[in-house]
Amino acid sequence: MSLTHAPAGAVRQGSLRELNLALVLGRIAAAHRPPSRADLATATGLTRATVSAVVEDLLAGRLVSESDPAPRSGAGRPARGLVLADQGPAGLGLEVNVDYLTVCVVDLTGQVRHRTVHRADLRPVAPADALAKLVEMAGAARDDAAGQGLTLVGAALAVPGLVDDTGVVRLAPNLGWRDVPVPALLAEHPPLIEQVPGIPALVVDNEANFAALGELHSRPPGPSSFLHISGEVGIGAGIVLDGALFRGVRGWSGEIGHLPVHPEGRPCRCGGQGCLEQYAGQEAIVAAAGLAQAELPADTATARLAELAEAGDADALRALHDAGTALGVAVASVVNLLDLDTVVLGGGYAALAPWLCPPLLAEIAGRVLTAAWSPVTVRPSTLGAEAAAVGAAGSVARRIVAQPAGWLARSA
Amino acid sequence: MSLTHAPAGAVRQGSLRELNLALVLGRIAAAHRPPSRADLATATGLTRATVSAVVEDLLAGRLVSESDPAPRSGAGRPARGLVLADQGPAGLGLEVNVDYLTVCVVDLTGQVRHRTVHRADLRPVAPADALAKLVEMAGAARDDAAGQGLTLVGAALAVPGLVDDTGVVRLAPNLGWRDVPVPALLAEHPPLIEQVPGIPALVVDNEANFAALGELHSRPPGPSSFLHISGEVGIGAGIVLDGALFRGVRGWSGEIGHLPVHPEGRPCRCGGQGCLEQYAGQEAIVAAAGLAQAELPADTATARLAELAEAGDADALRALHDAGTALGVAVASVVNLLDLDTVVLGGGYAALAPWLCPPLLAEIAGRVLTAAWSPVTVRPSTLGAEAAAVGAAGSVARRIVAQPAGWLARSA
DNA sequence: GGCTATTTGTTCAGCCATTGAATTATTTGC
DNA sequence: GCAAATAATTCAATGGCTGAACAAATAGCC
Repeated sequence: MSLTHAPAGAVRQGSLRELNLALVLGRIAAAHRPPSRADLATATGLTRATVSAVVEDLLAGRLVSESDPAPRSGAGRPARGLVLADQGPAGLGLEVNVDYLTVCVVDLTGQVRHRTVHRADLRPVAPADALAKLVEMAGAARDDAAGQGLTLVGAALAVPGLVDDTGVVRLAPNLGWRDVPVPALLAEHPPLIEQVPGIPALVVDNEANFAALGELHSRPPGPSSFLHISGEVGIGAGIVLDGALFRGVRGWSGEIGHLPVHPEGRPCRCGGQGCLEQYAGQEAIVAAAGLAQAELPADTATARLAELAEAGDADALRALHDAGTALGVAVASVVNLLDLDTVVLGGGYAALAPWLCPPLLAEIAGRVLTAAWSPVTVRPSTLGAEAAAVGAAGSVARRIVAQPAGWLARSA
Repeated sequence: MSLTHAPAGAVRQGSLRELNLALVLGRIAAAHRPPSRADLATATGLTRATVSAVVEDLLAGRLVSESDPAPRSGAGRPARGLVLADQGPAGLGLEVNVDYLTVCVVDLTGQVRHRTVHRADLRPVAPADALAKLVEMAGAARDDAAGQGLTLVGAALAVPGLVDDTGVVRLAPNLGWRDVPVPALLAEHPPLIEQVPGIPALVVDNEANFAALGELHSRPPGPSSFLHISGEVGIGAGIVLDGALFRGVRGWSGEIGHLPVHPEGRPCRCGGQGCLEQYAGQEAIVAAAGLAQAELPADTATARLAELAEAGDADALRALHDAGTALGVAVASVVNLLDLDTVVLGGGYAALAPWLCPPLLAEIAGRVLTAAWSPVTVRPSTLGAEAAAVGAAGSVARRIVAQPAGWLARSA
């Protein structure tokens, strides 16, 4: 029932071409097999003549290329398949997290063309120094990408915290950051990307949001509306509705970790009581499993839990069951509210999914009003640990696909 | 950060005019004072020449008219102000609820031009008979509207229950409806509206959704993202994001009444435990206030509660405080999840807002992570009891404003 | 009271992108 | 080797926007 939203501004003569460029390129990106110009014409409703003209622009701008193995169909002149170019514009993804820095490059097709991970405890490091290290890594990534024929057109930085709409990190509790003006700090370094009209040079956002975007664009394509839960020290969620990330009025949506699951329960450091994080957060699970709150690095804690559960350790199994139940109460709220039919467990939860899912599904079945008509699917994320960085880089690449006119104007 | 969404389909030559018609008409609708053609040109970015041509089409189609008191500005040729026409297309709103039937007509400007309410206990009435009565009322409404120069171009029916995307009422528990094929039943009656390309003849949806739409389009215009809670026997919510209703994957979003606020609490008729409805539903409040579960009609129960609270009755005050607290836990979940900054209390809650708000706000302050940076506003709805019918009729009228091309093609 | 500055709204030639039909290109099947 | 079939391009026609010039109507000023 969604109304076809018109573009916000005026529709001038040239917008027509812009919109059709985006339409055709989007179809090429979404297709399962390389479509021909004729396929695109029937799919979009445009004339073959128009599609040819549009495709010519896209080819000239190196956004698409003709696939070598022409898709055979039967009699007639063979079609020339069109695919997204694996050379040309690409996105730079950056991530600062508690115990690592990541940089990666993703091309238009969504492939990861470069990745670097630097493991270190970032908590004692000053934000400016962490970002300087990240810029150093990004420089190497840019050079590597250039060698592969890729041009970086935008950067996206994922952080584990709240980011306002100017890119300032207001609060990243587990990192110890507060009011860090990331764009200003990065502006002191020489630019690594080529500015393209319509593509922001830098986007800063929550890691959970970018991880959800990564999931959205992963192959094979999944549903266009889902909830992606990142279980780390904190618990964040990315909400994808109709193929777009929902960021909320101020960009602070998805704070699922502070949904009250036991309103009179344990106090939370957020000031509330009985927040989900106190029952299904990494620290809570580790403590409930009887593991000493030893200096267990964050990234090995989940691995250790999975090991114990695999071995049948009763404490670990009970801890995971209780966490799954708490998670189920929160997820039931979300599903009742938003009527989503897919929940993706990401971050540390991905590896623990076999033990979290059964209690989680039980809660959903008992608490979701519409569960009888519309079953809810819960599955682990297909992406690895650095999903946020890949999602961030991918979001830049997708933006080129969604708005190719700016890039084409540049390269003309 | 929302990407400018391109129209879904192909952008042909004529789409350009369609889009600009919608753009200009939308500006006229959103303006505070009647804008001139020159105002529209600067606001939209179109040329004055284009705006003139577009406005000429709109005037010819009777969608706008020139306002008599020309807005004076200073030196120069006086501008001619443009306003939405109060004659021409209008929307028909219908509502079936537990104890009344309503029909109303809303014009392009959002004004209610006709309204009829028929009070009766609908629970023992067969769906087909209830709808027949509604059609009878709608016939009178159509005649009245025609006398005022209005043409009905679409109908929208609000029901207190779950509706699937074909318009079948899957479940309306308080009404006793189950799998009622409303479109098929209404198709047996002679058509009351004039079919217009692009405007659906009949839309069936949840009352909470339509009530939220009514709030969205009420004057003066409020925020474009908010949560609208309808507190009746059941508790429903309409979620408005960026000026559009969010309906969920299957259209079953907003079931806030079944958010678990005490996961191990009272059993609910939905099969779950500790649902909000068991603590803040009308029946729960009435019972907690010590009012005999006498045959108190639904629509007088809230009035009686407000009376008692006004008089300082301790039991009523405590009942409302507890309900507000439960509501606050649920709302805190929603706000943490969606980062909304406005909550509207509608339906029976509107009259009880003075007593519900304080505990509700206290819970939000304590449980919402971002409360410190972004205060959440809670206010009662400005619309009356039949908000859903008005919202339904208004949604039809808004659709004409959003897609004027269909109407213009007809009247040409 | 008449002149000028100012703003609104319209007219018109030019231009850009899409259209639709005709044309060319390239293969399969008989 | 020819007909049928499918893909892609060419080209005159068309619709709608642009930009600049022009007409209309008022306030302010001497």
